[in-house]
Amino acid sequence: MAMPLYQAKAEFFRMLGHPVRIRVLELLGEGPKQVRDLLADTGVEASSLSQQLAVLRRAGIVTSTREGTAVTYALAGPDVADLMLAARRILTEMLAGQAELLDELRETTRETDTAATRT
Amino acid sequence: MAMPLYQAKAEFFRMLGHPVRIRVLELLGEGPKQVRDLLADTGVEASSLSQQLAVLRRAGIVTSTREGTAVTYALAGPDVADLMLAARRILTEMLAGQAELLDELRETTRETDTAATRT
DNA sequence: TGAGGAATTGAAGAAGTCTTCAATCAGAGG
DNA sequence: CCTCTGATTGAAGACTTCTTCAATTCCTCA
Repeated sequence: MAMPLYQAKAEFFRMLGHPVRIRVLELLGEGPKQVRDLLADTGVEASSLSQQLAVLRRAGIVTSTREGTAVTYALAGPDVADLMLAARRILTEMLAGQAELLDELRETTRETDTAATRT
Repeated sequence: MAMPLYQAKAEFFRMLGHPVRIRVLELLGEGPKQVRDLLADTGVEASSLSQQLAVLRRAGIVTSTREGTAVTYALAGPDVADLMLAARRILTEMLAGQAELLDELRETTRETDTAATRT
């Protein structure tokens, strides 16, 4: 097993690095959902969604249960919901921070417009 | 600009999804570091490290300043350090959770060893 | 000015990930 | 049993990302 922690982390983040997977995790944050609902809410093609759900399942971050012909997905644990919250908070902060940075940049570049192509 | 938030998030996580980048961010969490130090601490090849640093720079999550012949990198803001802390905490929790799951699984599978190839 | 070290860049091939299509599985109901 | 619907799987091709090598930039010091 002996895998360095930073590699586990990298894999974990890579696992999160897809729009559909993020959306699904956020939707599941509201509570368990059937595949039909995820399909409707995300608007992606069925097989494409299934592929991404499989990725999440393999990562052990969601669970699926079948009830008759319908399959319900849920977050595997409370940690995952925490993670999604943390991610949202941090991302929003960071994007806000970047917006400010952009503003600053735009102001300061006026004087150096001609001189600096390198930033 | 109008990019959906979940896509921004996905890109952000994808940006984090590489062992060397994670390591660098964690090292920079301790404070600014020169490239020479990052090279020594990570043990990767110079040009490979540079490539990953470039990714982090493009994402605006680290900054670089040149002092003579040496280049120093630092986290672009306190949010990033927060993120790394959150990530460590969550990841450790999740891995712990998975270890427990694994234990449970091992116990419960004893009875069903022969029957179940599917998990 | 030129030799030399530190860091970055560019580009090519290998390796991995996404999307899509057809095929398959699992249950419900005629 | 057959077929229909919901969901999943497998596989091929397009597309990204990684690694590595050579080339380049930027600075220092003689």
